[in-house]
Amino acid sequence: MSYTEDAQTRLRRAGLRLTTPRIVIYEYLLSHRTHPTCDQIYNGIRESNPGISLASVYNVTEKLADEKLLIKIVAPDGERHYDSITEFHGHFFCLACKKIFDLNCTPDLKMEELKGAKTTDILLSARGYCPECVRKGHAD
Amino acid sequence: MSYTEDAQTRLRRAGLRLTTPRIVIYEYLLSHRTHPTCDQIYNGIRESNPGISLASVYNVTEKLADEKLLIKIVAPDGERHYDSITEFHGHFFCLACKKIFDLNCTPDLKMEELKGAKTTDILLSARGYCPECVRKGHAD
DNA sequence: ATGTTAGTTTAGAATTATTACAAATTACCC
DNA sequence: GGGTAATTTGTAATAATTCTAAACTAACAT
Repeated sequence: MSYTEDAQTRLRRAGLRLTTPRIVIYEYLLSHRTHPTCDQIYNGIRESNPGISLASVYNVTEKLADEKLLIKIVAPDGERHYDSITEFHGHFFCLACKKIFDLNCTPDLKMEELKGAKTTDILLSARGYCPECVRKGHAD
Repeated sequence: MSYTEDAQTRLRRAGLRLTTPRIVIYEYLLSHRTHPTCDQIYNGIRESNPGISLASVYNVTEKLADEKLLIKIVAPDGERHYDSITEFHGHFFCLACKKIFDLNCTPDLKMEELKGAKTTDILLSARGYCPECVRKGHAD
């Protein structure tokens, strides 16, 4: 019977101090699987927590990513997004509706040329038009 | 007997006007497989072509990428790099020496969840420590 | 409970990368 | 060679992220 831990439990287990910005931002990311940017997180928590600064969103997300509680994903256009699902998966970025979709794929790097390298993380991003946007004729 | 076309031929074939910035920048990218950023290209051509502006490097690389003469690759830290090899391949970014290595892999997106989507391009980036840096003890 | 302290947050300034703009220039077609 | 639309240039503007120093606070020890 598995039980999804809440933000506070996860933070505590990672040995992090429980501060309001960390709890609020992490809870936001755990409950919104939209892969938001720092700015989007900031705007998403603003009404309920006007005291949390944008700088803290940057600080907290970076810290949580360092501690592997989040992953940072970089879109093909360079925007940085955060995701609370830390197991490897790819992402599909729709050029029309701008939504980001998870891809349940496993990467095969074929690193024969780089024998002996030590890989820390992998980013797999595809870009294009999602099925709904294709249907609506938004693909070109 | 295949013969690698020069920058001018490729530009002409793509229907682009032959301008000095385009020729110089494209030649630079064809002969330097270091995956440079716009700023690195600008500094690389500066001595020989002091008249070419940084704005032109941005304009030209974007235009050539639109015309599929180059690909734009986004590093896991968000930096934008350009590569004159346009066939799909992945990249490995060494965290220690900052070099970028090509990976001859093919992606397998497993897009069952996104049946009907139209994919325009794929970015596969791994991060870690290259064999030489591992050997030198730069990995952590 | 209270004090101490190191870690964290805040607001704003600074930095950096990229884009926008308008004037000057230039490649290409005739 | 001349006309014209595309391109380049230099600079200004924008946007995203990082830096900084002062204020605050969670966690621990008392």
